[in-house]
Amino acid sequence: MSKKNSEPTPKNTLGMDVSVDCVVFGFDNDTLKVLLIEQKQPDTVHLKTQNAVPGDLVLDNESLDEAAKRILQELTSLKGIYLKQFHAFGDPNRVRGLKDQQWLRTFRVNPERRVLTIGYYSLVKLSEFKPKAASFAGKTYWVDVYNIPSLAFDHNEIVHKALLMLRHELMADHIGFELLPEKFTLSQLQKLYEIILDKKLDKRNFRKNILRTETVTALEEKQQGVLHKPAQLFSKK
Amino acid sequence: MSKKNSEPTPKNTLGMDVSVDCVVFGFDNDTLKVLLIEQKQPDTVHLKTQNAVPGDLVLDNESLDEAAKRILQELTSLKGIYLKQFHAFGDPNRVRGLKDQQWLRTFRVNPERRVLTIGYYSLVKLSEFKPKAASFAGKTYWVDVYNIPSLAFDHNEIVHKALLMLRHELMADHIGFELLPEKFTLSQLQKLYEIILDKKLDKRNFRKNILRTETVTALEEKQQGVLHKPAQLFSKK
DNA sequence: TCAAAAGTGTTCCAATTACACCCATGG
DNA sequence: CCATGGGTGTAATTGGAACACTTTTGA
Repeated sequence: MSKKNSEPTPKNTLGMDVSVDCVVFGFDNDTLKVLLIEQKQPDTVHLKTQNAVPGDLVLDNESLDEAAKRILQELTSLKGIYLKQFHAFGDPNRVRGLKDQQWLRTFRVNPERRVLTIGYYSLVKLSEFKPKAASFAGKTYWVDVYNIPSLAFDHNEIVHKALLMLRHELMADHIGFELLPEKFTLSQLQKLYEIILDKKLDKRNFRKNILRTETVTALEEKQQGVLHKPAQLFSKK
Repeated sequence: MSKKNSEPTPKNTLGMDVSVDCVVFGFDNDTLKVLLIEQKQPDTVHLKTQNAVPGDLVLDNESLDEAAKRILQELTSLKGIYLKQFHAFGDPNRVRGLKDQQWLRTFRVNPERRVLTIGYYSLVKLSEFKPKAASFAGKTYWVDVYNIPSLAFDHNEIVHKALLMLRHELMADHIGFELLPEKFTLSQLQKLYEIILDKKLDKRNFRKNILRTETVTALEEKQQGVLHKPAQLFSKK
């Protein structure tokens, strides 16, 4: 717009790096968690470690969905995990912060190259999740989604937007059980909804609603070993 | 996944081209239209012309939203047009069709480079739309969204997904008036909804609903020069 | 006076909300 | 027998769906 045509328009002849970042949600019966990684460290020098959402460059011949699946499978051995693309983040300066420069210079073939990222979010059953060493990550850990530390790049914004999208989809498609074990009680499910939506729900109304949607089905089985009336167990239909 | 580590993982060291494609919707009181362009032609040889949705590579230092805005402004001089990012299309073979190879070899600095595109859709008031010559396009024209010819690349899929997203957002956010002139009647608005949603609506219920949402406001003005009872005019609130 | 679209209300049913007590179990 | 969470119903309100006739204008 502001360029005069004395200079040719700056076509992006260098290309861009394209990455996929996965906001992995997990639920521990009390808090909604997001999986963070420590950015991997060079073997030689020591960088100030930063936290980030797991992500990696998209490989040649790999679709975006495949890249997201790969990233998830490098972190755990789970299959069939819920994954959804939710937004592309393409600010030209999104990796230009001082805090991110050294890491890029260490790990990227072309550290000056612009990086576009496609955001996915993913729902995993925390009970079954066993972290694995991933090529792109150091240690991994879970943090409360309502208490996220300062992250690398624009990852705080990415997590925030993922949460908004998750709320939307929870209401529309009732995908909550993806975050719970195979067998769960309606109280667990309700608590999950309350924490994701960040508001209290009425027990009787919640049950009526969930049962009407027919996304879950009652098992012929009850909770065991609890110090109160054991609850009916449900699983996804 | 299937790679053994005898070969290094094929990192995308070439980078990708990143483009933005805009599905521009317009409404002519009868049909919902999509703006297509003829792919631009080289001055020398003559290619079989293909149709496509307007789009262009994202420039250096340009965000995705800015690129989408620029593409739209190169096609028309309208400002303040409704624009929304809706999906990233990243299949590694999305531009590998035979039909697209010659065009890429003619117009791209790196025709072999993988191209990722970010899909936007846009709502314009057809009444105010005056096409302009755009750097990336030959002729432009409008076609019925329910009768789209075969397009370049994966643009048929892009248009289809844009329509699904538009339907969603029309119901949720009542953005329909973005496709109508400043002043419109409720019958026009209803017809627009019917065509986008592809189903008939009840007149009385439609009016009750729209007025309850308070997204439109009645003007002190009526239709003129119609051969029936003139309708109340409305504008967006 | 006719044709054409504008405009308007009511009834019925389904969904949403608010609300409080008894029950089954383990310790 | 007590503490803990599990489990249940009803009434009031609100929103959605179905449905048909009268009005205003220009020709």
